[in-house]
Amino acid sequence: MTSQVVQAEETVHTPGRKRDASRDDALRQAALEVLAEVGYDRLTIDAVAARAGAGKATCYRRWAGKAELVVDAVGRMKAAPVQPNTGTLRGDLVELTCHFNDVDDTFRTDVQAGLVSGLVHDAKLRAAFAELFIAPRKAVYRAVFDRAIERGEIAPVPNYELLSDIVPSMVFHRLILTGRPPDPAFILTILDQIILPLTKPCAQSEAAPNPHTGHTQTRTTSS
Amino acid sequence: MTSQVVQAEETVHTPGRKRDASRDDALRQAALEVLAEVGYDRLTIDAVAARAGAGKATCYRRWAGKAELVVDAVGRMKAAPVQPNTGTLRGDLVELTCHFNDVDDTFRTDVQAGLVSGLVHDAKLRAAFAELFIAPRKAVYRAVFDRAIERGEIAPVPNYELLSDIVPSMVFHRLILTGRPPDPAFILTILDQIILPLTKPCAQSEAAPNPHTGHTQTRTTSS
DNA sequence: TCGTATCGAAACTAACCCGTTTCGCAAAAG
DNA sequence: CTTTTGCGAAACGGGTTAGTTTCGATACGA
Repeated sequence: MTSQVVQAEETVHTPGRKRDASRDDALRQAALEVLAEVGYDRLTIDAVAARAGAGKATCYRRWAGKAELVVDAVGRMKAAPVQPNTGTLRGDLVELTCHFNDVDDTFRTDVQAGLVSGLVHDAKLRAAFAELFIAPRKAVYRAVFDRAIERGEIAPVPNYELLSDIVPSMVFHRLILTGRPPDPAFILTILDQIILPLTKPCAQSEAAPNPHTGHTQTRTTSS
Repeated sequence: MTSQVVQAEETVHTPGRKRDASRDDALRQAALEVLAEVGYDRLTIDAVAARAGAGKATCYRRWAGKAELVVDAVGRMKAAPVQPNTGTLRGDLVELTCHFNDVDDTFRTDVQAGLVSGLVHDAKLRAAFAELFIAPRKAVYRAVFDRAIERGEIAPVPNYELLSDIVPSMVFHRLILTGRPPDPAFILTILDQIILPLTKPCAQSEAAPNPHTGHTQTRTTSS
């Protein structure tokens, strides 16, 4: 799993000019920009190389093709880590949710939207996306909920995974279907009318018998 | 707004062979099938015409291009109307939600997924999609909630629009990001752990003052 | 019967993109 | 200096697509 780009392991004699590391970054950055502007399907290597002021050969010397380049570029586009600690669950959630939904980072939003056209077809891209955007989010959400539980602010939440998927899902849905980017008002509405009410003990699922499948719903199979 | 395809208004003398109306349907159906299989971006007029057993000229005589054909085809793909009346809110919601999320209509699901790659770029397509998939859903959800309120089963729900967007958003999110199609277990989990708990009076939003924007959240600006 | 418009099929132009290759130059190592 | 590799730029061959046009056959009206 730690396998990186194939690099000559042995430090054999390496004659010739060294690779310019700045070209890697320029190409990755250009890839992200083109991705944000035209989307994955319409992204071309020519466009990326041209924007980076590089030749296509330079690009193909580093990545096998479009998919590898984009996955690498997106994979390194790490967001600034967050560990909100406002003292209240709501405060933490507001900070967290606005952060993870890129309310003030339109570039990340555009990259995300641009990736969509590729996600449907490319399982590799889907995996990279999930690992980059979904996994870290889930971990931080869990920490925030756990802290609120420790404080005694809320009762234990068995389905924090489900809860932490609500906002991203609805923001994503709105972005794709209406073109409207994430905005704080929308996010706060979801937090105050959905997420926070669900943390109150009286709203906890009463594990009602399921007349459709015949068994009781207990665990969630969220993404 | 009622303007249809440009058709000779005057019933002038029309010599020559009449257009075969069956070709329209064949092309629209073929377009939907190709759309479901390869997605909007990779859909080509050649493929559609070939599948319909028609010539490209026949297609271009009817629609100006890919966008017009797909919008028309999708726009006519009406789902069977539903008016669930099981006597309980949960029963109605289960029927409704499974129906609108195409749990047993994989073709509609595939069309929906295929459209995604085009939605990001094409506002026209986005509008058609919203009108076809979102608007009818919203209306039926409203009716179901209203009926439950009349029965006295739940207290008035001010935010049924928001509630009716939760399941589709999460199903959509999961479909795009993990490739997993809608399944009843996932939908029932959302219903029982999110939607239904939120209809209980104690879970209603207490209209908390909003420290972020400074005003109170009252209305939702959902899609 | 004659003119016209449709049909499916195929050819065609023009554009685009991918991945490779070539070219002239720059840099690093021997 | 020579060799080897990286660099930007450009060109190339092969493939795909859009949209148009042509062709022979067919259907409809006058």
